Amino acid sequence: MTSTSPTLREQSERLLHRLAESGARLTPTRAAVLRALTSRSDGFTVEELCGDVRPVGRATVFRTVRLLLQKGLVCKLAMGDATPRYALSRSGHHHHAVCVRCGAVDDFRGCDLDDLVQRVAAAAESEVLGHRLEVYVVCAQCRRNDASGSAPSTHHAKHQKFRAIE
Amino acid sequence: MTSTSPTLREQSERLLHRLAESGARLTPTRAAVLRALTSRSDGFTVEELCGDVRPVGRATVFRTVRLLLQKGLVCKLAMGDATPRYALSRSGHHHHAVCVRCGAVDDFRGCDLDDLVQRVAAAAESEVLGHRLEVYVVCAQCRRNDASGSAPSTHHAKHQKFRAIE
DNA sequence: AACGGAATGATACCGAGTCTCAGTAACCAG
DNA sequence: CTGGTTACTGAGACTCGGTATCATTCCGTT
Ligand SMILES: [Mn+2]
Ligand SMILES: [Mn+2]
Ligand SMILES: [Zn+2]
Ligand SMILES: [Zn+2]
Repeated sequence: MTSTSPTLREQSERLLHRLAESGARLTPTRAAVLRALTSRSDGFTVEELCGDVRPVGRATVFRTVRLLLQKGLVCKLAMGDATPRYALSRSGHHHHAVCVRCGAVDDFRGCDLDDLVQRVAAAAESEVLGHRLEVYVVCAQCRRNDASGSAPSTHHAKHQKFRAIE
Repeated sequence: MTSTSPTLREQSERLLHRLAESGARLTPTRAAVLRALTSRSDGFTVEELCGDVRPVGRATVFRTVRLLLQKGLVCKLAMGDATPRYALSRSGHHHHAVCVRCGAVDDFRGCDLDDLVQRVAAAAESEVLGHRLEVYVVCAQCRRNDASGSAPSTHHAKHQKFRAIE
């Protein structure tokens, strides 16, 4: 009912605490980055984040994102050739569907992928260390925009914002 | 039986022709790059290629690889954070298992992945444009090297050449 | 309050990849 | 073979995402 969604604030608080628990210091700068982060939960580049937390130095934003990545609190999306994007990490092993128009990220899991991966590895007598699956899509929202033929509002993207597909 | 393996020469010839057919000009430089390419079929960075074809300019090597990529003659491997690697493309849709020790690339295909991908997309009402799956492994060869011990440098600290896994 | 290590930010730097532009060389008429 | 059109080449400047340096600040503990 209030202006800003309380869940966002809560979410960044939680992340902040998880950082603190893991030995990192609890600074205003990090709080700011985390707040910006959570309000952009749909996927973002570091450069975009920099814009959101303006007085904070670029290097620091990069460092913070790296830290969050190491702690497993954000996911990195390879995005083919385009600049990498990041998204808040739901916990556990999962994969991503990324909209190449607007950058929205959708997590998914619970796939038979591990079986497949193991079969492949067995065939080659190699040991699996990990795998990565990314699905490139046009999201429901962007499809609707396409269909209605009108100019997208806050939803940028004329056509194909990210060159995620080779 | 001559000195150089005939298959490699044949292979680069074939690629050269496929380029010509698609309207590209047939130049000594490209022939050189393709020869280097085929003798490195296990995966390579552009920089490595540059070393192999030394008098050829760096920009040209990049351009050539880009061209081959567009024509679908080579595959690009994202490799997480490490610099992207390329490999000769077997035709058709497939995925890659990459050894994080030596960079060897193993193609595979014929997976139920498309079903999975479609299911995911349907759930989100989005349209699938494509997907990418990469499996990171220690290949059979590298495992043997590990096992045969006599590790001169004593580290079981598994020395990972590529930071492909986050 | 004081200390020590961690965090910050300005800036220099790095490395992959692209662009520019002038010169060169395939290819295709004629 | 010859000449013209156009693609290709290469040196080098440039872009841009990301990191290293280092002096300064400041968190957290004692
Ligand atoms: Mn995620
Ligand atoms: Mn391939
Ligand atoms: Zn979208
Ligand atoms: Zn290997």
